[in-house]
Amino acid sequence: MGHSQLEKAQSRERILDAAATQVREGGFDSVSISELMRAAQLTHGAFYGHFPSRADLIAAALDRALELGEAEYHARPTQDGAGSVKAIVNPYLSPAHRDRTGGGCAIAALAADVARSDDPKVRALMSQRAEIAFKHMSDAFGGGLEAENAALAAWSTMVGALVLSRVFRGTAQSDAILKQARRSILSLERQVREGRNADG
Amino acid sequence: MGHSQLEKAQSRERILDAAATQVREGGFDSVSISELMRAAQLTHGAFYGHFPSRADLIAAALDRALELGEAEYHARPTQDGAGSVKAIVNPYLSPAHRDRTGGGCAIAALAADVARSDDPKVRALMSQRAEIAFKHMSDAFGGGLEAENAALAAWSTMVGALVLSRVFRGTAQSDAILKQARRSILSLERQVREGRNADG
DNA sequence: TGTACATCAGTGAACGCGCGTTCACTGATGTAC
DNA sequence: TGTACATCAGTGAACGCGCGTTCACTGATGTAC
Repeated sequence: MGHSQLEKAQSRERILDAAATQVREGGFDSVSISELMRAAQLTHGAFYGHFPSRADLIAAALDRALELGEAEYHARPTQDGAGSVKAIVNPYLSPAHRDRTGGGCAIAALAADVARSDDPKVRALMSQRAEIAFKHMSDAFGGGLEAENAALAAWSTMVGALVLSRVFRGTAQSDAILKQARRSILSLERQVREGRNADG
Repeated sequence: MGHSQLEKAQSRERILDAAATQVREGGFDSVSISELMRAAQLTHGAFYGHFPSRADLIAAALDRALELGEAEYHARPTQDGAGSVKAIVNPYLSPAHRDRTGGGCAIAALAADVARSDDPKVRALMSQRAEIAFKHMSDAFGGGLEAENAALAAWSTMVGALVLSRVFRGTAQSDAILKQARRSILSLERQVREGRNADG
């Protein structure tokens, strides 16, 4: 075994990435240090060379999962912002995303787990990332107070639809939930745009 | 200890009600048989006189939780259906409901747990109860295809908003999420009504 | 009414198991000379 | 270039603990006569 700082950092990355996937697939309670270390091609004893405790790992894994989900699903920047609500909502509320819980948005996958967590660090991590996600959506809605308001409703719809579609996974209702949620958010966008035009 | 069938049935009810609360507050994994039996004023050994296994208890507790949540939050029947979307949505998306996870809607509290469960019975239980909830909402929207579609979107918004508001619990953003979700659903109702008037 | 027996909900000790965590040790690599 | 030593990421046995589950037993109640 080498002992370069690089190799140790790479081990830590493998642990974190495995944990970020596991946590989204099965929730916080599903993470077992033995299984995790096996997934990272290490033995369980090495864990404490990388993290002080399971609770610290969970917080770090949540942060990594939120980061990965954000990069893939929360923002679709365009030059002028036109059409960008659709550009965020369509991939987010897609069967592909529904079927990729472990690689998908951590807000949808873990909001209930975080809501019931008594670790304030965990709650703060998701709150902060969610605020950034709300901001992306608010920008896609064109900015301003009504865009901020619409972003909160749109995010509620996105999270609820993804979770419900996973409950109904394998049935026609699952696709219908995604479709109607998309439609509802695009209709909300139309209203925000019309409201802005009426005002300006 | 008496051994009347009534007393045994009452014990079972105490176990189930305690489990229905615990499951909504902490998720499936949070249920410990020892703690549960203590809450039901019994010792842990008596558990297997009431349920064949922990998995069976979980399914029964989910069903009970869904039933209790439905009675309290899913339907607000009125004579003519007028205003009943508001009558469902306002209590559902209230700070009181947000702060009562253990006594609230089990769909919102447990959708993520059910989505990741590999017990087909658990998935079927929530799917069936959710369909009933969708039907209540569809009726409140006035019935018909567009009402059914709107009900799916409204339920997505309701579940997502409740879960997100619990993540932000204790902050102003938490109330704002509930408020904007309510507003969005009532706006959706307006559109469904206008669409119907345009058609008829 | 009083005694003997049957029933059975509940008790509590015990089980094997997997968990998170600790720690003495290994052995490959880097450094000193 | 070759040898001796220091470093330290990773190994794997061991720990105490709480879990779900089992089971021989208790003791209050109901029934028979």
